[in-house]
Amino acid sequence: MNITHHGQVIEFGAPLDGVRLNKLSFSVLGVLARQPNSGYDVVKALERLRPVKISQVYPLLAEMEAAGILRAEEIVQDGKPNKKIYTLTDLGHQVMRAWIASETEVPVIRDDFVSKVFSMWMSPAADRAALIADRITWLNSEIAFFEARLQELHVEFGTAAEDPDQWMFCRNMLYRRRLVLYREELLWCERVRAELTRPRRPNRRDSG
Amino acid sequence: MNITHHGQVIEFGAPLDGVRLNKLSFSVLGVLARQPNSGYDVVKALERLRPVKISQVYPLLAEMEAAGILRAEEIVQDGKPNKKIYTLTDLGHQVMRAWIASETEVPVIRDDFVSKVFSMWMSPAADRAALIADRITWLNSEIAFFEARLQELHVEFGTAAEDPDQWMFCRNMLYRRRLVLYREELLWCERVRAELTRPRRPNRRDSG
DNA sequence: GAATTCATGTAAATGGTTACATGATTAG
DNA sequence: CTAATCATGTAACCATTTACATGAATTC
Repeated sequence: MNITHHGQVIEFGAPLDGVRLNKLSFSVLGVLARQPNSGYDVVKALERLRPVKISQVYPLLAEMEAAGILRAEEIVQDGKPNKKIYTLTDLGHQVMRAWIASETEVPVIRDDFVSKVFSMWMSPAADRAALIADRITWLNSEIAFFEARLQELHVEFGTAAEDPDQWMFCRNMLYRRRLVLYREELLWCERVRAELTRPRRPNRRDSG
Repeated sequence: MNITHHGQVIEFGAPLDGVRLNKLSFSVLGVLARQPNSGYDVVKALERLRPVKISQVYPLLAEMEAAGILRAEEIVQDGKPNKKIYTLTDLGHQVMRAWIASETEVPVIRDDFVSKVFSMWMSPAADRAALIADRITWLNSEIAFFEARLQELHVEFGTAAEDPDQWMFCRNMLYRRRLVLYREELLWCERVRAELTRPRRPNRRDSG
């Protein structure tokens, strides 16, 4: 009768019992809501949004199909393995809308870089500089990637990317979000770099 | 002879065999490098940087002590349970410096809010607005929190927070990082909100 | 009186990655 | 000739959370 989701219970009129939907489920359903797809292609679509290993997705899809959230259709191919195309059912759409309306948990961000910055005072100055320099390189490559994707989006979809009722709008907003956040972190990195190299009274670690 | 860390191997001269240090280990060591502490207090110190449950930390500390990375001292207390204070050994310091100098993995950010924005085109306009409004509220509270912490840091440590050889500098930089990123996301939210409410040609979903 | 704090730990369950198995096609 | 792509899946392992156990002192 309901779907439990991390303690909170999402209620439905439809008959489905004790299906446990984890956070990943909703990302997978979010991809399939845009366009019916195979498990393999769902993982590719999630590459930048929510990286996941294919081995985790297959059992999830099977469970959601059994629960009536997804419908599967087997496509026979030659030269390639057959594939299963999954589509959201009406219940699947209900589940998604209920999830979006539910309380959003605070994000938990585990960034190795941030953990290293936390402890970089212990390292020699050269290692600190390298840590920041590598991040700057990575940020620049990410910015270039998402700038290109944003361009493609506008070329491919035009004004549809400005309509909140279409998924292109969401992609548009999330690309922009990445870009503004990455650019801001880049500025922060430059500032840290400046503070690291600012002349100070010499001490034990500043030998080079 | 070495420590394996997610495939890559960090080499040492010291004799320690096959100790598996996961990413969490380095966050824990990072806290203990600043000041010797109990497991309980380490978890509190990591609350905002890298949230972790205490039950995961106790076995980790025991392993690292057995490996010679940490040294433990039992403190007898009355009225309260006894506690163990852990301190980094020389090897522990070596391990940390080697980790900071090693390749940094790209961050994996799993943010429920971002996943919801990805699929909000499926939801009614009111739910979309609420999603963004709640994020704005949360961001404002985070900004207030870190502004206060940054103030405290400067009052408590003064110019030490500008010296890259001291841990206060790292805390200073990471507070600033949070603030600039949160403020930028706030601006992004305001922009999304504007785009969501911008008048458009009416269609099936725009009934209220 | 109930919940929270202090403080350590174990056991069970869930989330996520790595390794294995299969097999044709294509790109380097 | 090796690796990657397409495509699905299972089994084993590691990472993380939740639940349980203990118990005094303090706060609501």
